[in-house]
Order: sequence, then structure tokens, then C-alpha cells
Amino acid sequence: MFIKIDFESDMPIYEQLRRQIIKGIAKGDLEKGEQLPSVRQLAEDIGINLHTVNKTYNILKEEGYLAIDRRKGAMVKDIMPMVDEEYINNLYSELEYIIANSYCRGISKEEFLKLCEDIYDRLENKQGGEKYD
Amino acid sequence: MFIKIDFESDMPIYEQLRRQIIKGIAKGDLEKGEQLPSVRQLAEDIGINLHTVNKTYNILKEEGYLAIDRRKGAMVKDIMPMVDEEYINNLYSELEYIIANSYCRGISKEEFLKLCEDIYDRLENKQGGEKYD
Amino acid sequence: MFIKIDFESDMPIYEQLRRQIIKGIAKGDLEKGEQLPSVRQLAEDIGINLHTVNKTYNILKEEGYLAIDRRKGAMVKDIMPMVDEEYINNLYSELEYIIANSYCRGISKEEFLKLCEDIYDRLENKQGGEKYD
Amino acid sequence: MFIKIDFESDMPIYEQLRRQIIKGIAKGDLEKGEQLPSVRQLAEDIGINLHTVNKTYNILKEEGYLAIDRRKGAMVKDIMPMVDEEYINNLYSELEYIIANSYCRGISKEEFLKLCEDIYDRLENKQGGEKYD
DNA sequence: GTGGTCTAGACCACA
DNA sequence: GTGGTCTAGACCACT
Repeated sequence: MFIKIDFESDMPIYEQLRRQIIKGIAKGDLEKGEQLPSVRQLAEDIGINLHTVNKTYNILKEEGYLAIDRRKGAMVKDIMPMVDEEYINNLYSELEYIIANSYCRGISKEEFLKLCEDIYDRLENKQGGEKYD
Repeated sequence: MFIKIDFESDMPIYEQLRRQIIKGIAKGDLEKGEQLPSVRQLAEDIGINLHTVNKTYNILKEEGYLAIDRRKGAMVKDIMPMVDEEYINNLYSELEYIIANSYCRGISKEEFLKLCEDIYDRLENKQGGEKYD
Repeated sequence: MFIKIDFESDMPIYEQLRRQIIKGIAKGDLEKGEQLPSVRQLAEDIGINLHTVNKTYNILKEEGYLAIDRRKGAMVKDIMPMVDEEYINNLYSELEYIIANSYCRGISKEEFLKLCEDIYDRLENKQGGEKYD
Repeated sequence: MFIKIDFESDMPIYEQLRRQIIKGIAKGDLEKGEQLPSVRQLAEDIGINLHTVNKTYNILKEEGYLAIDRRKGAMVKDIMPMVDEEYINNLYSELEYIIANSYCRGISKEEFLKLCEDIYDRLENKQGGEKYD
């Protein structure tokens, strides 16, 4: 599994896990329709509590990333969650803060955009292709 | 004061306050060398406890945004904090997550970059010019 | 626990506690990776408020002495904090004052160096050997 | 005047001033019997409150560094304060902490002693000779 | 049970 | 008046 948890981070474990799964989906490491490890399995692999994995799965289900089937466990949805107004507002507010912070510290618009572009490009090229790394 | 706290938010008040002050500095609402309200004053204005404001001020001091002068209280530093390796790593990791999330939801690279560019432009034009709002 | 607080001292409790923990680490009373008492536990043992202990733990975390693990609470880091320029400058300035003060009062260079050497030797011999006290 | 105050420091101004005067005496910048600027004068020069200078002078008088004459103001005593048990205890405890901190961070005994020796040498050579700098 | 957050009120040091 | 410290007690998030 590609999950790495930093137990000394300020960020809750369930949130670290959530973000890594989303990154995994974006990168194509987790393909649409793919089944995720069971709560028990993943918890053991990472060395965290089973409830923590469960919490993450449920949040991702709420967000529309996962479907949870009683028999087959969690799987990546075929259709990704949509962009609603709330998402845009949060994104805007978050970016506003990040950019303000970077701007104050002297990171130019060009540098920042280049960084974002690189990250996007890496995603687009990796899509469904992590086997060729 | 230009501070708005969302008491329903999951984000701690001191962190909301911290971010708004950073945004305020980036926008030029708070100018370099400018004195901030006293912890008591600001706490009263916002309707929160003075310790919460104090915590925010101290974090911003640690980060290099504020200086706490024994005579005049908190003020915006003349020199903004630098970009160090830790900052870049955090920024990268944060953006990686945000972009993964947006990418999954179908926001194109162009849309995302446009959004960032707009935010940057708004900052650059506002800098030192909040009088013309 | 080996902590002794002087409630009459001008030095804040959290700072006394911080120094004693650092001394404890240096002496080997607290080993790398060792778990510290919970804030509540230590606060009760010492007879101070848990927030005061919490403050000390957080400062030591910032300094790189402790890691706060979400599962196990505070523990001594495996890798000690580095010496950076800021540390050297503070050390120099502090020693400059201490030596000036001692020099004025007639403490000779030899006496002073001997004192430092003794303290160093005591640390080096105690390291990992507090069982033989 | 050779005084530099850092208004953003955590150390109280009166204590910064006190330490710099002691350093000044040790270096010979202030000679025994020499008259110090008046409280008013020094306060104005440094840009601090007159009470703050007054507090420093009084502490240094208590410590035995200064004599305060109603007519001539403060002057450096001909005889420096002695080393008493309290002084030694404080010195020891302070050094113990400083050395523990340095030791943890990997500063070797030799490095530390060299640093102290350098500071001592610089004092001894400067004694009464700052004019030849 | 752990630490994190927030509130509240007190007292003190500093300037 | 300023921030710094300490106490106290409550609630919450996380595991």
C-alpha cells in the first residue's frame, strides 16, 4: 500500500489518510471501480486503529469518492463527486490564504503558477499509468 | 476591524484569526510597521477571549509576521518571513492535495490556474492601495 | 519523577520545567524515544496546572526535543535538535554576559573553565548510566 | 553610548540594559570610578522610559556594581561585588542548563570550553584598552 | 485516556 | 495601559 502516516503531525490521522486516498485516486493509483482494502486490513497495514480507517472511509463516502457495499467493502466510485458552490467557496478561501501567505513571503505569481502547473501536469501524465513509473 | 470569525467552523478561532491577519497583510490592509490592536481590544471587538487573540499573536510572532514590542504591543514586521525548505514542502504537499481534489472533480488545469492568477492579481493591485477600494 | 519546582522563583514554572526536562535528557534520565507522563499526570505529580505542563511540552516540541504522537502522547525525540546560527548567537551572547559577570567578580578563567568541564564530565559519564547512580 | 536595546526581545529592557552595563564594566568600556550618564540622559539616548533606567541602576547598586551619589549620580564602584554562595549556586545551575542544552545538540566539551576561553581572552585583553581598538 | 481549544478571572511585570 | 503567567473548568477531537 502507498499510504504513509506521520504520527507526529498536527493533522489527524484520518485526515492524512483521506488526503492520500484522494491523491491516489487523482494519480490513478486507485482506479475507478477499484476495491479498497478492508478497514481491518488497511488499519493493520498502516498500524492505526480500525475506527480511524472507518472514519476516513465514511467521510470519503459522504464526499462522493467511495461507495461502501456491505459485501464487497469500499470501492472507488465510477463517477467522481461534482463541484458545488460550497466546494468552490472553500477552494477559493483556502487558495486565498495560501496565496496571501506565499505572496507575503515573496513568491511571485509566476513561480506559484508554475508550481501548480507542474503538479497538474504530473497528475495528467500519471493518470492510469503508475505501472510505468 | 476587518476580522470576521465563523463560530460554527471546524477551524479553530485562533487559526481563522491568524489567516485573516495574513490576508490583511497581503492585501495591504495592514501595513508594514503598523500597530495591531491590543489583545484585549481585539478580543472585545471580535467577541472572543483575550487568550485566543494572544495565542494568534504569538504564533504570528513565531512565524515572523509580527513583532511584539514591549512598549507598543504587536506590530506588523517590516521584513516578511522568508521562504525556507519547510515552507516549500508544506506548500507543495498542500497544493498537491488541493489540486488532486479539484482534478478529480473535473476542474481543468486552465480553470485552476485562472483562479490562482485572479487571486494573485487582486493582491498585487490592492497592495498599498486599499484607499481606492 | 525527578522534577522539582521552586514556586518562589522568579523564573516561570513552565520554564523551570522546560529546563529540567532538557537536563533530564542530557543526563540520560530521559532516554531517546522514551514516553513522558501525560500532561495531566505530570501536572498532578508536580502540583501545577495541566496547561502549564502543556505549554512546556509544546515549547519543547517546537524546539525539537519532543515529539507529540497522537496515539502515545509526548516522547523524547530520537534525533536531538540541531545547532543553528540562532542557537550559537544566543549561546554566545548568554555566555558573554555570564562570563562578564563572573570576571568582574574575580572568577578566573581557569576556575570558570574547570567548572564547565566538571559539568560536562558529569553529563558524559552519566549518559546511559543512571542505573549506577 | 554603547548600549543597544532590542525592543522585540523577550528579555525586559531593564535587564538588557543591566547586562550591557556589566559587559561594559568587564570590557573596561566603563572604568572603575567612572560616572555613568544621568538617568534622564541615558533614557533619552536609548529612547526608553526614565523609570526603566532608574530600575537598572538600582538593581546594579543592590548587586554592588554601582554607587549612587545624590549629587554626582551613578558611578562604577571601585570594588567589584564579591562571589557569594548564592552567586555560585546560580552560576552553577545556569551553566548546568546551558551545557545540558548544548550537549544535547552535539556541541562537544572542547568546542564549548574553547568558546568560553575565547570570550575570557577577549575580556582580559580589552581591559582598559577599548581606546586602542 | 490523550492533547487541543476556549473561556474566565486573577495577578504580575513592564514601560 | 500592555502582554505574560497561572489557575480552573469545560468541551471536543482523536485514537
